[in-house]
Amino acid sequence: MRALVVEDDARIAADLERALAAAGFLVEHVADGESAWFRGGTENYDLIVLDLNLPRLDGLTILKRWRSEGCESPVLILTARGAWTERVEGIDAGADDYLPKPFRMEELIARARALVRRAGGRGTALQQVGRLSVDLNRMTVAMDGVPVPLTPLEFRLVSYLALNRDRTIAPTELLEHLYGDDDSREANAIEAVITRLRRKLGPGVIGTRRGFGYHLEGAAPEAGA
Amino acid sequence: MRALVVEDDARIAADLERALAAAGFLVEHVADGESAWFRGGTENYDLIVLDLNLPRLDGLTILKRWRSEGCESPVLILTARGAWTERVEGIDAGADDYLPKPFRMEELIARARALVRRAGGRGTALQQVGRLSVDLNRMTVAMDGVPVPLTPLEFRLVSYLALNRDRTIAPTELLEHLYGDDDSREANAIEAVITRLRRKLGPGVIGTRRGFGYHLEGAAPEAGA
DNA sequence: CCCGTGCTGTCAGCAATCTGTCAGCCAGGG
DNA sequence: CCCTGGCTGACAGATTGCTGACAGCACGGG
Repeated sequence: MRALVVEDDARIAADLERALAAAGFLVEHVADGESAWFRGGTENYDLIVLDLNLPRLDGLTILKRWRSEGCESPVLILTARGAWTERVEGIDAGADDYLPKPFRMEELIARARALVRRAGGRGTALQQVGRLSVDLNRMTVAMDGVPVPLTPLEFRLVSYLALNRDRTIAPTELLEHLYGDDDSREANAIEAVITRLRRKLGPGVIGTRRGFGYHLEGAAPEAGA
Repeated sequence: MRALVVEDDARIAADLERALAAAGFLVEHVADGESAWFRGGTENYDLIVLDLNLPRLDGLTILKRWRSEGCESPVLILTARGAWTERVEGIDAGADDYLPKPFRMEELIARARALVRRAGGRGTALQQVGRLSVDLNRMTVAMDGVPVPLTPLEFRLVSYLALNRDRTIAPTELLEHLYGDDDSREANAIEAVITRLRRKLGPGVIGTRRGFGYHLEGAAPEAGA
């Protein structure tokens, strides 16, 4: 899961980064409105945390621009306490949730996770796909109820597949969502992780559509499998 | 265990702090309603002791706001003797227990402990996890019934793990619950305590999920063991 | 008031694990 | 039958966690 944090207060930003990272997100951070607009419009995020008070360019404006540009990432806005109107405007502008400042990190994480799941059209933290189950809160994976130990990277990969079970995911997309802008990696890195995952999960779990990408077996797109 | 004391009477506050600290809590203290609201809404506490008579902002109001913001920490309110209505209102507002003033410290401690345990979904003061048992009242720990002497910090760490046995706890979370806002410590401090604990408890008690965190062996999340 | 003791954080070196790359192999499609 | 894309085992650098040693600090005794 790739997340963008748009926040100018360095301390809050650091806290956000730490908490989201601990929750399994790959976090990127920008501090001013212009970079935010650019990044959000250019890259694909699974979640954007947006502070409304920003230097250079107002948060609401950015959000509207993103939406008009076709950016569909779920956006969680941070509003000033009691700024009622801001919330309404935020929702109008296309925010998916809001959280008044100050807030508890725990709560932000909970909402962030909920947003990501909802964006995938799925509500629960426990994702079931065929014999495979992925617990996004505990960050555990099991086959037929038997726990399978995964490394952080492997876990991020399966959970991404689980949350997007109805599509076939191109390797380039995985690259992007697992590593962010750090494009210093070959596409082959994904293949390596897939191999290791298959070894741990057994056959018949992760399918390949030659030329397109990967998907979880037992979900929709068996079409050309 | 991290506790917040909201109390304006300096003398009572000092007593509370001392007693709770002696009972193994990491105590933070605020004296007026506004700071209380802020702290409680921002930080994660395992227990909040809330006096209802407060300057600047009434205790009940604060409690209601916390609850509406999604704060789920157990709250123990201190009411004036015989203030019947206050108790009812308190429970309505989301308090978990109340104690009429004046009270004996022993009783407060007992109730505080009970609240913390209940919040973890566990009723008993004696936590059993595998060969390990943690007595939250006596603040003692035993392996196979044999007492193991622990330092205060070590005890706080194991009891936190015991009360959250069904999850894997990230080092950052431990940092937060063992030291509060005092973030002047390196993540390595946790590793040091873990090492010392393992030396005392023996192997096979505290497990590591590399990249995720720590957990007690013999509990649920073996997935990454 | 000084000293000793125990507690705890930091540091530095070590060990284990993770992960990206490479090179060769395999399989499917045309 | 060849070619391309994908798979895989081996290797090496990078990360992460572990541990022993040391030092600062608080506390209690004399």
